[in-house]
Formats: sequence, C-alpha cells, structure tokens
Amino acid sequence: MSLVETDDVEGGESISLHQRILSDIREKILSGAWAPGHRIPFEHELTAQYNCSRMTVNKALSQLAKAGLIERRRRSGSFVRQPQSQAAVLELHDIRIEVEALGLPYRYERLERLKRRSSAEDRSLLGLSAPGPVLALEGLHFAGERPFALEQRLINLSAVAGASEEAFLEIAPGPWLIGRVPWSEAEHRIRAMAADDTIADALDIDPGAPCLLVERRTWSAEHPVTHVRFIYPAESHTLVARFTPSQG
Amino acid sequence: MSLVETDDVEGGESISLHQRILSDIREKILSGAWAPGHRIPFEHELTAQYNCSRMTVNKALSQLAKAGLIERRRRSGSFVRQPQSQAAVLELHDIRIEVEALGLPYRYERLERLKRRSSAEDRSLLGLSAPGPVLALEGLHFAGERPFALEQRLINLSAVAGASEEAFLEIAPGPWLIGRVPWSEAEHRIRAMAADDTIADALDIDPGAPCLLVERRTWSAEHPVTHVRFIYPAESHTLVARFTPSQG
DNA sequence: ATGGCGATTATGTATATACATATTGGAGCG
DNA sequence: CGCTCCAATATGTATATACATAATCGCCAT
Repeated sequence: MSLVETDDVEGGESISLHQRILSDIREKILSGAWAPGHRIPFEHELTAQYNCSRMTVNKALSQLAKAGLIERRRRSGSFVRQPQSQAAVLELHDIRIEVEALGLPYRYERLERLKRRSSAEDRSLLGLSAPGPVLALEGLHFAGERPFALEQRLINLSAVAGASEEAFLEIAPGPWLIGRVPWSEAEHRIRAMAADDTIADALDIDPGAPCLLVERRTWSAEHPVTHVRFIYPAESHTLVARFTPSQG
Repeated sequence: MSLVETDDVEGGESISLHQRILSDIREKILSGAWAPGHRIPFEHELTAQYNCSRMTVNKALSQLAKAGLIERRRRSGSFVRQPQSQAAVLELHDIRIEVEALGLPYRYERLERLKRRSSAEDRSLLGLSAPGPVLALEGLHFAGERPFALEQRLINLSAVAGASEEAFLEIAPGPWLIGRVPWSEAEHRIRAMAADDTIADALDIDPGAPCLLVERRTWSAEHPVTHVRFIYPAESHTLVARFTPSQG
C-alpha cells in the first residue's frame, strides 16, 4: 500500500487506509448488500481483513456511526441502521451570486430604512424577550431591469451596533452582516404565498401571483441577530437541495 | 479528568477531552474571539495547554476542519475560515408523521396507477438514459377530511422490481420504498407555483392559488430510483430548516 | 425455574511513537 | 540578483499499547 510498511493487500491507490475501509463499508450498505440490522464485522475482524491496527478500523467505524449509517453497541458489535429520516442540505447563496450566475447584472436598491424601538411584532419575529432598538430595512434585488427578490429585514441593534451607522443604500444587509457577525445558528421557513398588492407592486407581478417566501432567523451565541424575509416571484426562483447520506 | 491518569486540568465533566478541545475552539470561533484568518494555536501548543497527546488534539482539529470551521495548512498551521456560504439542513419527514403531529387522522388514497414503458418525459424526470418500464402513481395525502398534499410519482421498475406487484391503494409509495431501497443520493427542488385546474380540483382549492412544490429525485448506487412531486396548498405547509455550523 | 453476580467481550478514549508529506524560509551558488 | 536545493516545521496517517465502560452470557445458589 503506502505508509509504514504494510504487506500487500493489492490494489493500493493513494487514498488513506481508513478512507478505504470507510468507503468499502459505505458501499456495502448503500448497495444493499448489508441490509439494515446486519452486523458489521467486529473491529478485530476488519483489523485482520485489512491488515491494519484497530485504531484505524475504529476511526472508520466511528465516522460511519457519526454519519448515522451504522449504530455501535458495546459488547454486541456494529449494525447497519434503519434508513434514516430524510434530510437535505440546502445551500442558500448570496442573491448577488445567484443573479450573476444567471449572467445578469445585479443591483440592490433600498426602499426603506427605519430605526425604532422594537414593537411587539418585531420582538416576536426576532425572538427577543426585552425591548430594544432595531433597524427595519426593505430593499429590492434586481436581475438586470427586473426585480428578482424583495427583502424585508429586521436587525437587532443591541447585537449588531455598527449597523445603525450604515445607510444600506446600495449594499444589501446580507453581505454586510456576513463577515461582520459570526452567526452560530439559523432557522429557515420556506413556504408559498400569494403576492399582496404591496409585494406585487414592488416585484412588478400580478396581485395574487404565487411567490416563494424564505424566512430566516439568525442567532450569534444565543443572541438574536436578524430576521429576514426574501420573497421571490415563483418563476424566478427554485431552491435546490442535495443530499448524500454519509460524509464521504 | 477521567481516563488514564491525567493530572488535573480542573473543571472536568464527563465529556471526552477531544470533545472539550473541539467545543472550546468552536466557541472561540463562533463568538468572534478568533476572527476569520486568525491562526489557531499549533497542535504542540494545544498539547501543552490541555496536557494531552498530539493525537487527541489532532482528532479535534481534524473534525473542525471537516466541519469547515477551520482550514489546515501543512507547515503553516490552522486558520479560522472565512464565513462559509450558508447551508441549512432540511428535514423531510414522512407526510404521515407530519399529519399526525398536527393531531389529525392520516389517510392515503391512490388516484392513479399506470405501468408503462418510459416516455421521453419520464426519462428526463428520472434521469434515465435508456428506455425501460416505469410505474406512474398519483395519490392524495389527507389530514382529516381535507387534502393535505398531492403526490405524483414515477418509479423506475428496473431499479425497484418489487414495486410492480404492489397496488399502492392505501399505502403511500414513500414509506414503501424507504426500508426496501437503500438510497444513496437525493436532490430536491423547491418552488412556488399556481394551482392549475387539475391540482386545484384534487386539493380542493381555487385554481391559481399558490402552492408549494417539492420535487425529489432519488438514486441508489448511481441508478435512478424515483422521481416525486409533492404539491402542498400554501396554507397547509411550511418547510423548516435549521442550521448550526459545526457538528457539535 | 429464577435471580443475581462475575467473567467475557466489543467498543471508547487516551498515550507514545514513527514515519510520510507538503510547504516555507534560507543558505549557497552561478 | 535569481535560481536551486536542503533543512526545518506542521500537519497527516498509521502503529502498538493501555485501561475504561457497557452489555451480555452463563454459572451458581436459592
């Protein structure tokens, strides 16, 4: 193989041994060769099979366990888990990047900027318990001449002090916040909605036309940072999520 | 601390040392104390700081690197990465579970079942290159008396032979497939759409009403398995995605 | 039969050590 | 001045070993 004289094992590529063990087993599981409930060979058996130390085998199996493909039980061994509830990884790009990927010129335009003491609704949206200053922003993302998305945002000024000095006239609050505020958690809600008159007017579509609403709340170290609604006309936007069980 | 006589290090809980190192560093990064670009202490420094072996430190740092929080460069050290493009983990439950979580009785009803040689459209939806038998299914998921979601599904019979013997009269194809076919990859597309007459009729809503469309393609070991469209009336459904950067 | 208890077993975590590999910084030379 | 090459350094991967811990099996006494 490669490092630290091993015998032969044949077919050595340049990937590490524990990666090879990992993908071998993963393949067996995903191909169905080892059905859910099947007992995976014990560490000492794999040790013999791959002619390596238990630590190496252990590392691979631990990773598979963390990826949720197998379950490990002391004294009993490791077992292929039942198919997990499906989950998908959703990439949420910067809107600028998205627009530019379409080959269209991107532009952001502020519609409204309001600094105020948080209303009850603001606090509920942000998840704040106590009142405090917030910044309410509304803006439009353009793809060429057409409105691409409407953004309605609340920023918790207690958590992001610097924001009150920024006009956000042509720079979108999203990219401004990222890089300035390290965020530790986010929650997204995605649903369909009909455009009301205000939205229809801003996005230049018919009232009642279907829109995709992506709502996001962000926390940094337990403190609410921002709440934002992105409203896309149905035609302009598809969220794509990809998923592969383990982490290759 | 705990295992294998270490000295004191104080404040020992019951978590493992490498977990503690991992969460310490994670905290520093997420709190902003270590900004993007900041060089993390070398392995040998952390070794001294935590009074442990390099392997233990290495394990923690490797995990942080895999989680994308830091970047490791040989000879140079490890650095806090720029804030990544945001990603969310989307849980896609079984519809039955979702309905029952609402406290409503669940029921599935098949509308149509058609076995046929794949049309060009079928192949394009499934991602098939060669023609072959497919099963086209349409069904309704009910929450109580109200339609909750419309399902339009294609199953690649070359990949899931057993499906041609199943009527799918009252059992939804989703739960049937899961547990029978180990899936290795899935792709989701989420968008808003207006209900056409057929959909409006099935879901008992007004034509033109906004709906959430979740489209999923699934592969098992490179072979296309199924393509499915779930169509939810806007009021009945919100997708929720949560995200925390590293993997705790 | 049955209930408890200890031996056995497989995994969990940590150590010290060894060598590989990529990269950087500087010494030496044309 | 610039190029090559080498040594130093930090990470990457693997080994052998040690002891902890949880779960199970089977023995033994009741």
